[in-house]
Amino acid sequence: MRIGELADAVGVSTQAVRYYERERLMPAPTRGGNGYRAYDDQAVARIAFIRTAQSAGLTLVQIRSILDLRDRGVIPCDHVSDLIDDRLFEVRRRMAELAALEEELVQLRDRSERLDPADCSDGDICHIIAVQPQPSVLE
Amino acid sequence: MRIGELADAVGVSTQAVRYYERERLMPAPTRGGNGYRAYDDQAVARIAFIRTAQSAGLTLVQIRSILDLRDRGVIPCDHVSDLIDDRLFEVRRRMAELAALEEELVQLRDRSERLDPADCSDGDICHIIAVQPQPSVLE
DNA sequence: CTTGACCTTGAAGCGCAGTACAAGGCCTAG
DNA sequence: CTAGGCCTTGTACTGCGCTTCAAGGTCAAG
Repeated sequence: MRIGELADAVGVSTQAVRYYERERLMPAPTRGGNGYRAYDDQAVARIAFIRTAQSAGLTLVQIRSILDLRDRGVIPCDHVSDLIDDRLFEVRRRMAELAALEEELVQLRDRSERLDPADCSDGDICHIIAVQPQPSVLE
Repeated sequence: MRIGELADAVGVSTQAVRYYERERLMPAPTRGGNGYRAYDDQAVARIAFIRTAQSAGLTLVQIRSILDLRDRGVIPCDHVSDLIDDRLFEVRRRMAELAALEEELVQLRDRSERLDPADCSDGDICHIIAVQPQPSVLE
């Protein structure tokens, strides 16, 4: 299987496949006489795994750490569990941040409905967005 | 006021101030005889505004659009309202995405508790992360 | 024999909001 | 006179996951 066929089979670009190789998520493939990369079904499964892991929000670095274990013959399940837990923690932290931001935005919107633009002075720039005592450090 | 004093007053770095100038969020300041930038209290208010707007999740491009209106003598309140609405929409969309991702991760974690690592075959890479029929396109 | 679809490599660019570094000028205190 | 703490400019780098471009080689069909 050539790189284009592999890419089509998994639904990624050929550049992405080469990128995964550069980043050592994919092993250097065997080459045909013409220098073309040659892949087997394992490569399809491996890229499918990468994409699924990505859809769970894992980074390529984390995914590589899973693949590295597997390649060294270690069953990566425990490590994967840890990564999932980490990611879950991050996602929940992020959701809490966004919830706080949402509340702030709702308040700003309410404020914008209450305030009259005619009262908006030059020094304020815009009175809807008033300087907070403690600016929240989000995102 | 020199750039360092301005930066200290608002709690940003001098590089950030110069960056805002380059990005046209801050006007080119007057210069002292030595070439040093000289700022007044308006500059403090302006940077404070930028930071507050940032804490509401607005991008610098959006913030610049607000400042541009104000600088042209237009009261930017209506535009600010629109930006806040846009941002609120984006935040809510993102929260929904993250909620879906959280559910996916919880399922993966449950799965990892149910499955025995000993059953994890080489072809799978890891049986916790199984290829989905329709990989969700998140983040 | 040419066209076009595939493949190769390497380097650069994207978005975003800065940070970091280098090489130098200015100013004050000791 | 020198040390240090400011300031100036310009350039490059950060993270992340690619995409885009350039310049060329390979191969099958017509």
